[in-house]
Amino acid sequence: MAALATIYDVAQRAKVSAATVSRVVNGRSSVDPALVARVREAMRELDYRPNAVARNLRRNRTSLWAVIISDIGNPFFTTLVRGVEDVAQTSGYSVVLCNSDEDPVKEHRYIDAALAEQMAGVIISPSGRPAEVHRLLGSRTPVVAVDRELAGTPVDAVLVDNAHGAERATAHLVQAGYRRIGCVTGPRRLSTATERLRGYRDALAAAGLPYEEELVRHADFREAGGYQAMASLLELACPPDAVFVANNLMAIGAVRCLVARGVRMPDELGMVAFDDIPWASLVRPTLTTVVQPTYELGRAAARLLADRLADPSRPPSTVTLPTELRVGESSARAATADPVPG
Amino acid sequence: MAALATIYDVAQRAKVSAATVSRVVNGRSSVDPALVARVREAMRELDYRPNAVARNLRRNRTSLWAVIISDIGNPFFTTLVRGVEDVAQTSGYSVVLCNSDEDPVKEHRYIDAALAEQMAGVIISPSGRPAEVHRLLGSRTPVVAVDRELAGTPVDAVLVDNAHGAERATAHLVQAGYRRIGCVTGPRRLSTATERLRGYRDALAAAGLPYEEELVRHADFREAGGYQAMASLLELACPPDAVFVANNLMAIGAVRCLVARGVRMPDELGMVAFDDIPWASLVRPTLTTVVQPTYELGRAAARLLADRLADPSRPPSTVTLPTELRVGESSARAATADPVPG
DNA sequence: CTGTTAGCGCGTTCAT
DNA sequence: ATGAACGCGCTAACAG
Repeated sequence: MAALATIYDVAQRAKVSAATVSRVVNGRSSVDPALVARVREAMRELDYRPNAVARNLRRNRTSLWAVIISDIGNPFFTTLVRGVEDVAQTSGYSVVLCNSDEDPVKEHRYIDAALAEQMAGVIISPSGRPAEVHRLLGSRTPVVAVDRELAGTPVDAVLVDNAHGAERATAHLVQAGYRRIGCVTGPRRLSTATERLRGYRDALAAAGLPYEEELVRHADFREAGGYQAMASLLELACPPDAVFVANNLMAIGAVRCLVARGVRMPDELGMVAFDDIPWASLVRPTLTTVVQPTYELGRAAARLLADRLADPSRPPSTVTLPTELRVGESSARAATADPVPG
Repeated sequence: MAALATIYDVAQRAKVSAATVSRVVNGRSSVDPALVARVREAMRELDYRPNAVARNLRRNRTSLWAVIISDIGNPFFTTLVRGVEDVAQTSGYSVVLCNSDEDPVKEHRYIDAALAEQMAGVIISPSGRPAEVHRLLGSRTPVVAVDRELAGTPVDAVLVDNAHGAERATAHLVQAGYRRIGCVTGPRRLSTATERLRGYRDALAAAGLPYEEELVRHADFREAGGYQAMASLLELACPPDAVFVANNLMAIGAVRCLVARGVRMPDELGMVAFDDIPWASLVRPTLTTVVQPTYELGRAAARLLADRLADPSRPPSTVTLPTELRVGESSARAATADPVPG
């Protein structure tokens, strides 16, 4: 295979100027149909492929979206990415995925790359410090935050009703007859962690139950953290009789911990998780979960980004999607002292 | 924030030439320490960030690796990507992830993008047609195939001992006392599907059991396919008493099918799967699986790519990593007519 | 060791 | 409707 053909090679072969080839390639203005045909023919013959790098340099922008997610091992994010991709395709953009792994250093590096490569836009689940997103905004790179809120930062965002979902989850445990309900939530810097904790608190308050610090754990939103937090709750002098776990991977860790210690669900301990994993239905007992519209979150984020690219002056907007409580076996206590039927 | 500073802005401020700034930025040759200091100072003051697009154009290459995987919903691939990333970082490359979704059209599009953006190299789990990889090779873009073989294509590759792993898996079922063993494998165009099927055949032959076409299904390596294939096997006049399922997602689908129909593992049906999912240990009964060194596969692929970039004339090499049989409960038949203890 | 010059491939004026 | 000329920001030659 010969070296890559340039626009000049095509122009020469079609006996037109490079400008005309450029116009044909980009479908610009009106070019004589006969010339169009000649140019297309020459392009085919030379297997011409426009050099995107040169084009990007000239245009000062690319047709690439960076999607920076915080945990590629979490099905929540991979499903979300699918939603982004599907919309991006139809809008003429390509998606490049970056896994920050909840590591601020990696996040910083990927934002460097997005800036240096002049990415057209960025969809990000922020690690928690708004400074990183400000770097993007400062360079006039459109940004959409997903999953997590960035307080005080004027940026498009797509979220779910975290507090409300958590409240319903906790209220459901109360209804099922549990009375000493613990909570395993995420890092304090993440809005998903604090909002879900807030919902948990609100539900307790509404039920007239006390909020006890010793029943709350801040873990890392990962499996190992969920395992440890659960273990630590079980070691309490007076352990909880149920837990609300604020994300999917930690719930898996918590379940693993219960299995390891022989604690039976839902009788000895009830559980509700926020978000699930694709194969949750195979785990016994099946988990009661707050279901998120994950794929739709991705689509909504992509639409927001496309809209902003089309009109950069648009004021930032936040889209909040609803969650849904899906009741499984993990919160169905057999013998309940509660007057309200489960 | 002002518009992005260019190398000339820095040069002007530091009272040197643009070439000197370039040398400082790239750590090239020896520059007078005093000038280096002035340049660095100016860069800081102007918040200078090199324009990667311009650099790429000049150098005719980028420092980006495209990793094109065939199913972002499969933990196998996401774990593999982690391995790639970790090596890429240390080699000074950034990874952009592309999800072809086992769709030749998407794969084609991503290869277009990799070519157009002049990516430094590509790591790909090929959809099965060598033509796509040839496009890359033809443009002198270094390529490493992972997971799947590309017969007749001279390309670096990282694989596992598929046939051997499948053979051991099947032999294990025979040992456990199963006598009518079915197989759910993947699409015929993928080497992983055919190699694992071969291992299954070999094991049957070694055990003196007949190979029966009606016990073999070619599905799509996804959950739905596994479900359907399992359902179809169960509908046989004389259904199998065990199955070897050739990938993780299809195994999940198969298990789901068994649950739906009330078929009990391992007594009514034994199962061994090739590859697992991170949460397999929570599924009851636990699955017997052929474990792959997934993360290592990614690391090996990245090292191969880095090596080739360092020395493009190196002949293509294939790295084959070993698998390991991890025995779970799904293949432990209670009452066996077999003389060999399980 | 440093500066000057040229051009990577393309899109975009401005003429015609 | 078409083409000539310029420059996006950077780095590789070459001079000095």
